Amino acid sequence: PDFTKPRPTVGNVSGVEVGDEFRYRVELAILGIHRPYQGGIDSHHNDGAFVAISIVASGVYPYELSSSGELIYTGSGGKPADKEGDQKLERGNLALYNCIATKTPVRVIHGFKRGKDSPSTFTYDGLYRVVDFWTKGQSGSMVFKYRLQRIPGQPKLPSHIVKFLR
Amino acid sequence: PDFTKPRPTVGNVSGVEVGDEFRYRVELAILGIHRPYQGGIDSHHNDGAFVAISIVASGVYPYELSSSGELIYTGSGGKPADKEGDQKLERGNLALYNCIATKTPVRVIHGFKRGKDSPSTFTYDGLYRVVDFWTKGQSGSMVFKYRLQRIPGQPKLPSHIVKFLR
DNA sequence: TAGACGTAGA
DNA sequence: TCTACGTCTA
Repeated sequence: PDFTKPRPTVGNVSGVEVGDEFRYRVELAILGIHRPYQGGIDSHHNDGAFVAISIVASGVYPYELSSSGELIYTGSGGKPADKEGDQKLERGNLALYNCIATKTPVRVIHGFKRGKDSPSTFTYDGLYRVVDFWTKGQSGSMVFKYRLQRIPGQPKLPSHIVKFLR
Repeated sequence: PDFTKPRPTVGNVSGVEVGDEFRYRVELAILGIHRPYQGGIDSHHNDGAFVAISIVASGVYPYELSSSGELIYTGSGGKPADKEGDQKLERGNLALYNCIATKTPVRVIHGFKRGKDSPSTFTYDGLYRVVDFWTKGQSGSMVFKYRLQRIPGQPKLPSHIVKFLR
């Protein structure tokens, strides 16, 4: 296999199962689970459409995950904490938006710490569908919000992981 | 050996020889050759003195290397190209300065590209002594300059590497 | 060429 | 808490 440059993949990555845990972002990149080294949204042109294929939620931006499998994810850019301007519907944000109309499944990875001084790890949470999109905040600090719904029929995440999700 | 957290080492690192080449900065960090993932100056408190133990010269900041083994290295911070303020004599800059009085040997690593589209690699150049220090530029864009002299008796760097140094 | 939910050490 | 001569893809 070519580990030097993984192909952008829609859907599950061969050999990677729900609950698989990794220590570094670069591992996700090497395996093609999520290629950006820092970015939260991986995207590519798939069949003529520019879509997102995976996202990482590690708490840098606020997000919400409910036990029903609903995930509210915040768009990229604009640095909400710093209020450095509005987010723009481009790059990853646009790609994730385009997943709604194209019904493209998105891999979701959670980054979290098991304990206060533990290092971050990244856990594969499975495939989600982007079902809704809206903006939040006033002009000058506007961010995008995406509602994702976990696709049914996948293994559940271990409860000890859900417990630690921020 | 403990690969998880290399001890700060003054002088040569066991098993690493002049001319050894590496692909990624993280390799230098793992082996304890140069621990910072991005920073150009590695420092630590050695025997009561805060000193530098290694530097990376990869061309982000200007530097000069002469065939006589003299290296002019630019301090860190202030982002000279952007002129974002004066460099400060703190952190790595201070540590490198303290090497003059303490005569602490400093490991030098060169980062360069073999070809235009080749990836950067990092080559261990051996031990240098910091022999001089001055400032350059007007207030508001002032940077530090360090003159280092290669310690005699070490293997020469391959000429094909010297050729590519920027 | 610029952006990005990284990493580790001071 | 902040910095840092990284590293990749779009």
